[in-house]
Amino acid sequence: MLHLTIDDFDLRAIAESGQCFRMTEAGNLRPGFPVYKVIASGSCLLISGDPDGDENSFLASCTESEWENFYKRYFDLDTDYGIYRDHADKNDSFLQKCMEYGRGIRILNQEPWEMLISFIISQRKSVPAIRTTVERLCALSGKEKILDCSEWHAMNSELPDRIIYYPFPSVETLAEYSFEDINSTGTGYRTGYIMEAARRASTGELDLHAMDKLSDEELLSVLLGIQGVGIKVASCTALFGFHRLSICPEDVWMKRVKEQFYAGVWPESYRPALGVLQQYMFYYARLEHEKSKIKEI
DNA sequence: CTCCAGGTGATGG
DNA sequence: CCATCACATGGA
Repeated sequence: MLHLTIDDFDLRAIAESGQCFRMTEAGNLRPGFPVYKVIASGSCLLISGDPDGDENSFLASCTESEWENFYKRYFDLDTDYGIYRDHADKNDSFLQKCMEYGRGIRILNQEPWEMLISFIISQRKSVPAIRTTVERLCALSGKEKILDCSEWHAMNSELPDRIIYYPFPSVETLAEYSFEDINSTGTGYRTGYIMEAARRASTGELDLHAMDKLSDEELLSVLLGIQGVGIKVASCTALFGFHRLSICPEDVWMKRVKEQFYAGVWPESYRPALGVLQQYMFYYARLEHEKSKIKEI
């Protein structure tokens, strides 16, 4: 069990801000202290707030070297989000409120390949349905891995003592699957898009690793050349898979916010930080929407 | 059973 | 260039 002190870090805000599909609650350590299961880059992590510490205290299931060598970068902890928040106008009360609500959000450093396929799947699907399909796609390989979490189980018997998980399929693995294999995971009409993307990536025609060097504009342009990838999926892949923090995915929620609060145009000064600012606004907009749904009932 | 989901591509004006 | 429509499923 690793004890950590991290500022400006909120697990719920990260998990619920629509950037990842494999970070979910696995139970509670104590009431009000949810434990999150994070599956990324072939490994699985349990992490939660520390009930015996302050708001910046966390517990994690990995070793210190795993944290230093991988998770610190994965959670983007070397980035000072205060610098991004400073782009916001002090008089922009809407955005200020969003940033207060979403304080602790980080844009995760996720793998480009996983982001591309996950967001192709995401179109016209609800978040729970996306999660189900992504998990099934991962389980296709049958190559299960196990995380021993007996230490967590000992602290609260409601928590599992071990977790079975499946890494996200590599380009090669996905390229070898049949139409029926992929289609059986619930990909629907996107099955062909996924197969074609995997085929192109496996032949090297599409080199995701090399795309790291491209400018934002060039990157979006290459992504848009993939069947089933429009501006929204391309933007999500660029922001969440290539960490392009100035790119803003415009979905129905952001369009509503942009029309309602910014007369249809983002302020020019927000531009360099728009990917981050958008994340705060998306989280807040979704949260308010969920609240209003509860009121209706 | 019905409705809708962090959209995209094809088609017709 | 803009408006409209079909699209396969799972979740609520």
